[in-house]
Amino acid sequence: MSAPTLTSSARNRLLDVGARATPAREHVLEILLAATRALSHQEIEAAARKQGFNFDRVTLYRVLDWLVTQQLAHKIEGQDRVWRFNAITVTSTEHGHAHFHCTRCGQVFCLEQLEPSFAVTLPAGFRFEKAELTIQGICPSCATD
Amino acid sequence: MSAPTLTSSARNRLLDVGARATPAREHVLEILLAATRALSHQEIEAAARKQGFNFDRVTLYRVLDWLVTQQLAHKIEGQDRVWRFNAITVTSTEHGHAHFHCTRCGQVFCLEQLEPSFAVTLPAGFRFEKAELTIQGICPSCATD
DNA sequence: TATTTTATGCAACCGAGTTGCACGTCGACC
DNA sequence: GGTCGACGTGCAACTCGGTTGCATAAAATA
Ligand SMILES: [Mn+2]
Ligand SMILES: [Mn+2]
Ligand SMILES: [Zn+2]
Ligand SMILES: [Zn+2]
Repeated sequence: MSAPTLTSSARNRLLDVGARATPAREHVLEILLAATRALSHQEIEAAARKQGFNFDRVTLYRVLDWLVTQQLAHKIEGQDRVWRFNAITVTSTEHGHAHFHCTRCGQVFCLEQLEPSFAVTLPAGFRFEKAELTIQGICPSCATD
Repeated sequence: MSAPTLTSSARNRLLDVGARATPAREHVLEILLAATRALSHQEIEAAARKQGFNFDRVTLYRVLDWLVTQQLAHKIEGQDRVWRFNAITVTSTEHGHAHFHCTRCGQVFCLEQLEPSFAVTLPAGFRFEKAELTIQGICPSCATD
């Protein structure tokens, strides 16, 4: 049960966690691994349909939740009340959860490379668990229009 | 049309922006001003009902939106797909939008005092607009239980 | 007062996510 | 291989936060 590497396929990642590699799980994880940004439920559904794989909405929600509990994906909440998911790779496992939300097209990008260093001193009595930093702005493809 | 100060009443703030000071607006703004944290639609509705003032859900949504456009309140999105609002005071107008979300009771606190200084270098092509920093953890009242 | 503007109430709607339950499928065990 | 239990999937109905359209009420303006 070695840690999944960047090169391991969706199927191998699933087997690595000692779980059933069902078609739904494989397809979803593949889509997430291929994506360059965090994908919403709708985007994942569309991507799956485009490659001829179709399944129920609910199944997708359950697969995504399951991937999160297995630490194969992580889930972020956007400004638009929509959850987005991206696959966790060795380089992203411990990232500082900095995300970029394009205010024009709504796409969400994970900013894995930059470790967000923020200086926050909480008022007395507050116990820190984790921080989430979201940058809003215009994404490259929207900026060139 | 002077800038509203910390001591001005809800009514005065409304008149300051040259708007109708309707009962709904007054009550909602009063509730927001009295709160020590950001309030959800439900919390505001409950607070209003408790002081004998009742109105339609939709009216509340519209009043809150209006307060935001008038820069009398600001709106934040929590991890629970719920919007929360708090009154803008002179000290909070230009705050850096740092918020604390209690993972146990769900309450959201504005961390006005601390200017969240984060060093983020966006990848090429991304245009910065604003940053939002949310700290998750346990709030004082939950921590003592 | 009459006219126009703006706020409120009500009902129906929307979209993301959830729940319950029946059915299918897989793996384990005999 | 056949039987069983565990688990994954599909379907329908539901929840919940938030919106929209439209009729009515209440201010502002004249
Ligand atoms: Mn991420
Ligand atoms: Mn705030
Ligand atoms: Zn964009
Ligand atoms: Zn708490």
